[in-house]
Amino acid sequence: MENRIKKYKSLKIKLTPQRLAILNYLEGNKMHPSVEQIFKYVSRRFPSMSYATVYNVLNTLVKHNVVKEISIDPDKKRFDPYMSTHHHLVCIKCRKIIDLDMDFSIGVPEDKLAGFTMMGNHIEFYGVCAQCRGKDKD
Amino acid sequence: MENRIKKYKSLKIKLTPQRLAILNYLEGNKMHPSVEQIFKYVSRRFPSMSYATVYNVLNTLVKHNVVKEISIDPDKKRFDPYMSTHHHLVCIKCRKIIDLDMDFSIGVPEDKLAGFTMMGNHIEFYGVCAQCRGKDKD
DNA sequence: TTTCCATTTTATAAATATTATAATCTAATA
DNA sequence: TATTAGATTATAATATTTATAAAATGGAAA
Repeated sequence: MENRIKKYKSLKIKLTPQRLAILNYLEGNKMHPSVEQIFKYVSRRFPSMSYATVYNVLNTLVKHNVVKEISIDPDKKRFDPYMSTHHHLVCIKCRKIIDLDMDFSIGVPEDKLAGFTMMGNHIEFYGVCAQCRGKDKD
Repeated sequence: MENRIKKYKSLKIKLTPQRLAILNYLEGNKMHPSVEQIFKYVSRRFPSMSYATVYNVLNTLVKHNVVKEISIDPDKKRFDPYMSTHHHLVCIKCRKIIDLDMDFSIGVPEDKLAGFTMMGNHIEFYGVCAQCRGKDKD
């Protein structure tokens, strides 16, 4: 069996061609693509692909902890196949999202938590990326 | 002139009744309300209020730094009138957003930034709120 | 005060994003 | 091979947001 398929055998879901194509597109993808981007790419190989399938597959993958849905873009959902703990640098000019591969353990004093059980954190750092900085020197 | 109005005089925008009603609803509001919630509340007093007006007013207020748009809810935009630096505790059960009034200065090593100019950060802490914890003891 | 006009509100349509439904198809297995 | 559970598809429906243009109005200026 192909490596590309074997890799996902541990998932307890049917490995349909559509799902494999989406998994393949997401594998190692650092673009935090939207549903539209995923649809446009994958439908080149699968002209019959519908948006519903992309939504279905993504929801399934989120449920099985293969990708994360991220809520940084206020206009649409974006997806991230990189499941290790990491954070994001968000450019306020071009809206690009860059992975920051670090793990911060941030202590919050009990009295600030008001009974909230802390399970993790995600930091959105905002600023200007190198490319945008280069463009508009003033 | 009423206090409620005088307070916003420094804003260089027309203080229409609709805008004052929205400002008034948002003042001190810790609910991080959605457009729908704002519309439903304010249209009780202003039955002629339209969604377009709520969107217009909110966009104006964001532009004038009176409220912040927050992208935590993946389904819709939410608005926060609390403009001081703070972070959020997000309940993964009920999706409630609780303010965390702290200021973390988080150092990121130069080599991880790749030319990104850091301007600030926002931390989303996720976990389970006191109420939800109380409900489903297992 | 009254007039005037830029701005705002409103109704409405349109665009975009997402979910729901049901028919069809596919693949595993009995 | 027949059965069937699950997946895909076309399509409709819903939800969110933006765009447009006409009507209304706040507030400066006469």
